[in-house]
Amino acid sequence: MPELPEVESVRRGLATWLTGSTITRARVLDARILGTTSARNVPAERVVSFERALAGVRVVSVERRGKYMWMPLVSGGLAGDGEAAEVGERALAMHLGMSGQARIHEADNPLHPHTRAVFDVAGPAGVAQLRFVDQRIFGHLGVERLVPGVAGAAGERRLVAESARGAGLDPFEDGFSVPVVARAIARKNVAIKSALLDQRVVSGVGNIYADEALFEAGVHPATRASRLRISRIERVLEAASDVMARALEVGGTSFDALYVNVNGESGYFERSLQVYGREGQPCVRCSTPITRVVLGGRSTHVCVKCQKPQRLR
DNA sequence: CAGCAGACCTGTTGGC
DNA sequence: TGCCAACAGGTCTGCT
Repeated sequence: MPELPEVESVRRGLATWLTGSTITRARVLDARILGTTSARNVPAERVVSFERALAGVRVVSVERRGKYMWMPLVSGGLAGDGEAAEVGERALAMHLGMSGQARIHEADNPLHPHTRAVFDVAGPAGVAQLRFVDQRIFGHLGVERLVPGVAGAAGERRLVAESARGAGLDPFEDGFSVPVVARAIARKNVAIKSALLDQRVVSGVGNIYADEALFEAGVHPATRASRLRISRIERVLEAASDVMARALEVGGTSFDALYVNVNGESGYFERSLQVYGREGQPCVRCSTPITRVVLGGRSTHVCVKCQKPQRLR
């Protein structure tokens, strides 16, 4: 569900509430949230060690690369810190998947039935509760080591949570280079849309913003990346960056209550979408009805007049 | 290694 | 009203 603008909206909210705060207690209500979509069997010891690892730690910051978030941790100064050697080497990792929400509540608020984990936090602003709510459980939580991520354009590597190790830089990061990424995409023998969705190449772009970027750049989603001119791919990347920046300004895209920020508020970018979810409606440029096709197993929205198969290399 | 299909979940919506 | 199929913003694994 959430793509870069939505995750960044959540990250900002979490940063406001959690930076410098101490997690006084962590509780896992559904162990599957600690697994992955393909490794659902989470042993009870993992739940115990997750909860134990977080009790009493302090949140240093809230970081993000693409759709991956993580919070570097330090020992919160509780007694008996025999694990001082690990201070600063671990983070609470959080991925929202398709339906994950991070919500800040007062502790006595009723729990939503899809709440999978609850964190009591205490900070300068008082006490509150961070709740991870996830209807479909495609999201993920974990205490992970911090490791060097992929190298940016200048070769520098930021420390990232282990699950984000393979994610490429996102378009909002320092060091993201449109020409470098465009050349990487040009080497791929897949539909340009599939390349945009490959988080190893550029992270943060999901199904909505891929369709929007390709419309804005006038490129048909099924065009093989390897056959497009580099300048065309660069234009697609710039469009992706632009559309995601505009979406972030209005809090992201919400179709329903499944995407909300930490305060439960929806974003307003849905009204600005030009093709996504507009099957059968007139193209904003030429009035041709928008068509929906399936590409790489994902719904894909295209104006066949504005997005002709491209002039090729 | 690259590319693709399928699996992982729960809920909503639309057609008959 | 009921039932069933299709669909949903993502990622991981295992197979060619």
